[in-house]
Amino acid sequence: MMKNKETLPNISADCVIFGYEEDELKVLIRREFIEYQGKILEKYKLPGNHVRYDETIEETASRILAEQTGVENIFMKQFKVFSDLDRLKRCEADYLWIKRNGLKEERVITVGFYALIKLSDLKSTHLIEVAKWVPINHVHNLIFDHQTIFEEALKQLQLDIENHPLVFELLPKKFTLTQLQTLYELIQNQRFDKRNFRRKVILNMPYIVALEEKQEGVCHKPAILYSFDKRCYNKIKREGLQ
Amino acid sequence: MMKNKETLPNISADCVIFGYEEDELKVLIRREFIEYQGKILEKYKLPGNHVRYDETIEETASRILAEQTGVENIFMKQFKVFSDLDRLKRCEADYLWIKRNGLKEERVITVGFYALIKLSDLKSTHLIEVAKWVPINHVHNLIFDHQTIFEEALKQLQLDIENHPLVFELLPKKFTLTQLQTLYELIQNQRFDKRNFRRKVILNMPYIVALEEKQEGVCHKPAILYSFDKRCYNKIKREGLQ
DNA sequence: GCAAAAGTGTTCGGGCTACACCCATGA
DNA sequence: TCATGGGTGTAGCCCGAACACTTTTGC
Repeated sequence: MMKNKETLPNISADCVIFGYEEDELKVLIRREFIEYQGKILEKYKLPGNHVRYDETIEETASRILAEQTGVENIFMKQFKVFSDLDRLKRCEADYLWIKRNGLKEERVITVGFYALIKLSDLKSTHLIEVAKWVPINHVHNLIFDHQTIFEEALKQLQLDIENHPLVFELLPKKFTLTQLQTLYELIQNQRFDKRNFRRKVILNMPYIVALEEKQEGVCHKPAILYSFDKRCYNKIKREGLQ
Repeated sequence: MMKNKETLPNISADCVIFGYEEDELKVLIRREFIEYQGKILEKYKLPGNHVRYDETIEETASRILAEQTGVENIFMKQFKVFSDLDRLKRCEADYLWIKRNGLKEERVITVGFYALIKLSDLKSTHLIEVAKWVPINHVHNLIFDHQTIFEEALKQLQLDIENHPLVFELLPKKFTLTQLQTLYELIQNQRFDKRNFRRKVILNMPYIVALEEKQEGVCHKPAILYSFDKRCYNKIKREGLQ
């Protein structure tokens, strides 16, 4: 949160980082201890930072993502600018806290990004202690306007998922069709018929290719593993199906 | 373009204003004369301005729209932030010109908005002399990164039009189904079958209501006029069709 | 052998596409 | 009366929705 001569005074980026794990869609939030009226409040915020003079806003977001997760080249997309005059002052405790922590400018306009990460790739050693993956239904009362930013990010993800191959940014490299279906169901918040879902995958998504490999160590019929063929996807996107 | 103490130093808004007129989709651009190497160049830019300390970025955009068109409450949407380090320096002539005209900060990050206006409502007296409505196919070589901003705006409009009743922001209050179809065709850059188009309107868009009124003064069978019932649209959006 | 999830076909109805002619008006 | 765009119906196909049982594994 600290600013210095190297950052633009009025602009920041905030990241809503989504991950998929244990059949849940989760978001990364950071704990902060806020002193207010003699008490210590535990609050959570989205990872964010100010924009440096020598970087684009996308580079700011990449930097935040790398700092938080230890992973580079994470998928991300800017989705909205938040510029309410009172966005840092909605709650007095939050405002006093940030002011004590080096806020020099009253006006900070922030660019919201959402990012998608394969939690399977994440080495837990990289996870910073104060950061926490929380199921999307359990994200409440974030600091400043971060609750709004989070909700808008989720809305945008729900829209974008329809037309872009975003699920593969969240799934491990090898996944089962049930994992794929569950992820769609979580994001779109609705259930699908298993047989219809699989038919659609086979007919319309030939870029989801079956591997010669199966699940191991499960106490039921092991599922075939699939992977996403990006080259094939791009070809179909350019030339259409058939 | 001038900045002063009342504006944030590094943030601006730029507006891509679309209008529909004479069966063409047009954009408002402003002429600027740029002196470079002893010559006067005629260049065009998108209307834009810096953000004031006492306004949100949306209010900045509204202010730009009102200044340019004389109309308030125009539909608009922010669609992307442009923050390339060299966005003002892509062309030397542009950069020297803006520097002479009071650029104090090298870094200006801009928020792109697109706006939709009913040209039928526009009193021509309000149109500023240097502003010009140009068919989208004739927009070329805008100043700075404005060509990119324009192209991204058009892409976003093409996406948004599928799920939102945006065409009615461009059409006059009373319109014919042919006008409606032509506008869709222009924006999506494809042709539709007249009978199928009309059937779809009648079945799926009951919020497009026929008036008791017809075209006048045309030398062919006069078309029935329709209008958009926003109340009905909202109801259907909430409760679904039927 | 039992619990648990994987995997697999068919039927039906609604929606999309393709397509050609008559009508009302102004000049 | 002619030129111009307005307005209308049908048939075939494809796609999405609904629905239940057998298979394979670990324990």
